[in-house]
Amino acid sequence: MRQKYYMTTAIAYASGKPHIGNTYEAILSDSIARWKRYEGYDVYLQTGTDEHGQKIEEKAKAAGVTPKEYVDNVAGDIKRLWDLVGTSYDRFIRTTDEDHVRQVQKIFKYMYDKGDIYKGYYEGMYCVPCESFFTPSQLKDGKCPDCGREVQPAKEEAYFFKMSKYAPKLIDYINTHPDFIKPVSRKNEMMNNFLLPGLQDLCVSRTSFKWGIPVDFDPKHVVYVWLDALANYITCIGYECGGESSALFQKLWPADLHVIGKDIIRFHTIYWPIFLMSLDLPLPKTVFGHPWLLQQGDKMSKSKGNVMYADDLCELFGVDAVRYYVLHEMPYDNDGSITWDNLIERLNADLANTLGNLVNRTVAMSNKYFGGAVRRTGVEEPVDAELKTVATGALARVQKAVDDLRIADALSELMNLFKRCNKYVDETAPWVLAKDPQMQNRLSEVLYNLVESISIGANLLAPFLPATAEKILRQLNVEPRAIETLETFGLYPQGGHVAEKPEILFARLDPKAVMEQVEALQAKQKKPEEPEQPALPEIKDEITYDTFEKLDLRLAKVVACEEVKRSKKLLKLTVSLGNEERTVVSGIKNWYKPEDLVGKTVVLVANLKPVTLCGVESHGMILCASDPEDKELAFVTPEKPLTPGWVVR
RNA sequence: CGCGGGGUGGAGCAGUCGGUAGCUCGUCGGGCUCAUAACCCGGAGGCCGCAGGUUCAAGUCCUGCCCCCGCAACCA
Repeated sequence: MRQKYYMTTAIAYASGKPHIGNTYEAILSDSIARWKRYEGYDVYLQTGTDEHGQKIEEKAKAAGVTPKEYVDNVAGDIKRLWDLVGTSYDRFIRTTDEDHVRQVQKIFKYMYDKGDIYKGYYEGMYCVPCESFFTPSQLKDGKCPDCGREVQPAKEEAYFFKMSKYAPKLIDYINTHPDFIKPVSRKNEMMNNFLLPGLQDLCVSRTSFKWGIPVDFDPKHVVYVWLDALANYITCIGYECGGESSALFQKLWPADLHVIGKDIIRFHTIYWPIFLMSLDLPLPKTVFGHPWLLQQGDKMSKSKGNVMYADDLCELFGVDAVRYYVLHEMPYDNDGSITWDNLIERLNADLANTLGNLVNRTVAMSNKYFGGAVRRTGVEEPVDAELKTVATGALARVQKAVDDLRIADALSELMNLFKRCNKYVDETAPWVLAKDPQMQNRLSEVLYNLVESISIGANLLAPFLPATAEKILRQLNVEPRAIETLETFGLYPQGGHVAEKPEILFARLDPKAVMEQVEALQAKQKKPEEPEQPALPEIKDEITYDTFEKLDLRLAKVVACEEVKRSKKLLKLTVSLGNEERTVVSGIKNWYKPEDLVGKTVVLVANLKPVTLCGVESHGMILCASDPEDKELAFVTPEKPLTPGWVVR
């Protein structure tokens, strides 16, 4: 029986259309899955969408639809993109799927009954109209960061998970299973930052919003989204909490590989294993936190109209080109980057020039010299040996790279093989052989070696660029080969015929022409987003003069100013109010240098309760005006020199 | 001294156990003509962030410092 291999992507959060960086994970996982299948594993690839949570509830409300309608739409988008790039998943789960919901409720109950989840109180500042809790640090001006209204200290009933109970066991597991967290650098991060300092119990229920899985025995609570989301890895394959799980589950669990983004490693290497321990289930073998694909220079943002989406990219370049780029440009533990220039350059250099042209010239020569017939004659030369070594050694090198989850290296290995083929063409100069009737057999052997090498390369390429591999094999007119035959040189059928006419695999891209298309695309993308941009905040609720009168605004002269060390935004100002001096901290480092401020007269909120920011006590607040995005900011100063201390009203 | 990542030819990156600093693109020159102006070969271009230290030997190990990027914390 074939050995099983269960792997998953993280499920995508269904709050909006995923950009190419998100789609990368699906492509990466798919490539690994296809490779493992090729190696002979019985692979099950799981992906899907995470559809609950406050953010989605809010987005749906803003869009004027129900949360379910909202996520149906987005999940459709995500699935479409995953399908487009060729993700060969076995199940696309949605956390709103009925079987998932039911199991999550059972799991919650099970943990509760076991005593791992207990009811407690979540303490914080509560905003009644918003029905939201905030920690003191989340507050804005001591008020609700959402609506700006007063908050009050409050306790909310909530369920907590006893993380600490399992922490020692987890630490031990991580230490004894070096493959559990990859890359290892992440392991240290988890240990040093979270596990060793001591785990806090985790709040695993919410009452502040409704869009989630209700706790069935206490329905005003919904299950914390992460407990909900993580459980998908077992619910999707038929885990039955407290009962008989499906045969599929028994076969597949524990997972062999979770492919996730580096930002959610904490959830997958701390909370998830602990939840599993609570359920008495074995832990996954490997959690791979892959880096991010970033767009350089400019951050991707909708308002700039420069977000790259998989569907646009595929339309411009083709699915395999996109797959190639993201797989190849992603280093193992550093973030990769994607830019239009790099994209075009990479595709031209590797796919069009090295690979496409190689296939093209080989097929063309076979036709030109032998009417397409490929025959091995045994007329060998020393120069053949190296080509054969590279071709037959490729499997082992690619295999090693994939085992190490270094997919970029695997592709580089394949490119090296194709480059070696191009070099071989040069070394053997078939067009010279063609002129010499004595050399016909040698020429035939040379072309055979090329066809065979390319054929080996194409088989190895298939998991990464399935459509391209298929096209190559079709041009060479051979069936895909079993993986174990790839270390044997000379299995291309004797006397086979290649296609009559070479087909262009990847056309060379003209940077100028592509950029024109890109600009058209960006213009299209930008348009509907336009109204979002200026959006001044609405005028706040009406207040009475009494309220206004409570403010004590004073003119203050800056007498000294310095940066607050260790802070990014803060300046520490010493201001004079005429009869007193005080220290005020202000978050304006981005706009002013300390020396610019000394001598200026500004407006100070003089009776604001002091707070400590980055270790410095601030007695008041300086009035500034800024645009909605805080790009520009300026002080409010008196129109002619006035005496510090005077009242502003 | 909050946590972490990083500074290597013009650009993007690799560099494991310390042992001649490599790859892709670009650039310059040459070769070739089967092929998608492609392919092959060669050259130029590096105080490997700075300063110390260990060593026969340091991009690599140790110490200090500078700069950049995430996250965290604060824009009272």
